[in-house]
Amino acid sequence: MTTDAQAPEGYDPHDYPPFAVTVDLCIFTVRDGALKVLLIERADDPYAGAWALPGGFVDIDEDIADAAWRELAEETGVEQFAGHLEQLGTYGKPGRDPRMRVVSVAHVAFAPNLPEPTAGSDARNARWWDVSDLDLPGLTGGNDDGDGPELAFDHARILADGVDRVAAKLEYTPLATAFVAEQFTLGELQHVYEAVWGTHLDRSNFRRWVKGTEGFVRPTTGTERRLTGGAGRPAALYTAVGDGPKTLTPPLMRPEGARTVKGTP
Amino acid sequence: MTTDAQAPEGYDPHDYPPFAVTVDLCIFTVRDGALKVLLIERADDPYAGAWALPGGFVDIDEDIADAAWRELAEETGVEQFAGHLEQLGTYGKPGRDPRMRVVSVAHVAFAPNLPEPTAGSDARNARWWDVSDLDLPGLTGGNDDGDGPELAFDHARILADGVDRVAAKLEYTPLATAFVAEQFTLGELQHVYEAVWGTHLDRSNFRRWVKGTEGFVRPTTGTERRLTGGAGRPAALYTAVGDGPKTLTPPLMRPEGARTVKGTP
DNA sequence: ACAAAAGTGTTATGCGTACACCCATGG
DNA sequence: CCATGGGTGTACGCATAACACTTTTGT
Repeated sequence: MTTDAQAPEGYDPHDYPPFAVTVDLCIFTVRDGALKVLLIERADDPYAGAWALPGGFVDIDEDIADAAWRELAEETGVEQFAGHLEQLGTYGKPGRDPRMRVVSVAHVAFAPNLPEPTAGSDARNARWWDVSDLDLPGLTGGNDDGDGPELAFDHARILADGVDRVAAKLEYTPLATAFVAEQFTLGELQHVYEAVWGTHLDRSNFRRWVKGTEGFVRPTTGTERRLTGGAGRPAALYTAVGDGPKTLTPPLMRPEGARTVKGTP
Repeated sequence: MTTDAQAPEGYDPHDYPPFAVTVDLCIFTVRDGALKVLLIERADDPYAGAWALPGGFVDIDEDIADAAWRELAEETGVEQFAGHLEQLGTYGKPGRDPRMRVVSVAHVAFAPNLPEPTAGSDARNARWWDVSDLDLPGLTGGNDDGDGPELAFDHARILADGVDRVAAKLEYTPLATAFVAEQFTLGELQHVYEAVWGTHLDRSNFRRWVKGTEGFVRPTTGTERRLTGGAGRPAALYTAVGDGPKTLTPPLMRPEGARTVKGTP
């Protein structure tokens, strides 16, 4: 076989190997000072009882990105999603699904603090998992001690890559703002970095970097309103610059000991 | 539809939308001080006469990565490929191929200086194109003046993403060594950076960075043997550290004016 | 002798790091 | 009045950028 460039004229599409194409989603959020991911408990075989990334089939006339957005809305129950969604990579080893040949286009989503899973449309169980409670291959900062839940298919591999992607993206993009509300304090933004990287950052230097980086945040007139009591001076509120640049210069280098990146594609 | 997790037990695979899955390759090399990409002239409709990325169908029982390596060997005529191959992203808009629903998993390959295209296995025309002679969307440093060749399908979009990927990877990985021979001079290595980024680097500072970065290059005893005459002191030869790290610390920041990265996934 | 490219050294600027200190609020 | 978190300032050290200089070869 050569290339699609060379397909003969009078062909039948089914002469070519038929694949099923799915989208799988790593939906991340930051809550309670930790990076969380939304997983779904499988009801049926294969991998019944195991936890899996939410996802589903792509329709034959549907764009892949549209399918990912559709699944995201279905799983989170939110129609106006305020976060960020991007493609992660494609996983298509033969045998990864024992039933048929499936190629999965994985995505990562950065979600602001969402309510408890708004359980998916059907009866499955769904919940946020602390990423550090999962057994992910080749990731420092996780606990490979083997008492995490079983993950279905190759979803441990996908999720490890997804965590890597999120950690890397915070360095040189303004996407940390996708994890917080429309109005946020610089302390909240710093907590995002610390939760995702599993490190501590110097408050003063973080503030200087954020405020000195063009196209990242813009101050608002408002100030923090604290619902539950708690001491401390109320913080000023900021907003993400809407049409900001896609990359930040300079990037914020994460300190040694942060969650490892094996090789960021 | 929900997720593959929920597929019923007694199903027929053909009940699910059948996609054709292909791999497309951006095979880059550095020659004559410029970044080049291997393109193939299409013989048949659609896009007959247009230039396209090499690629082909994935077999139903074949790993996607294996298919990419297979196509790479076929197109370059090299069986022992010394460079680097990685997945770029997946492009699957309905209608991108007018004949059927095709999902293409694009890859980028970093190739050392290869002979003239060793023309593909069949009668098609194939050649290296200077990247700056192509009309790629959203890329600074190219010449969007519209006198480049017509590119088939969405290959201009894919190629733009591929150029971005290559430029970004040089910053924080040792993969620049994939563009040169097994033994190389630091001057040759610097030429790779300058060709890909379209900038000039300070020789002294580049040398200090390369030699001071752990796990990048290792000196050999040999010294440069110049085939064709040419003045100048013969350079010492270096080798890539085989089991070096996947990421370099610190990265080499490219100067302002280098080929733009819109958002490196 | 000259050109060309490799190799070495020097200096100043700027930025990241670390840390100290003040402000505002709740209990 | 004390604890807590927000906000600001500053001194130090090192990495980088810019540039000058020496060495080794071919013509």
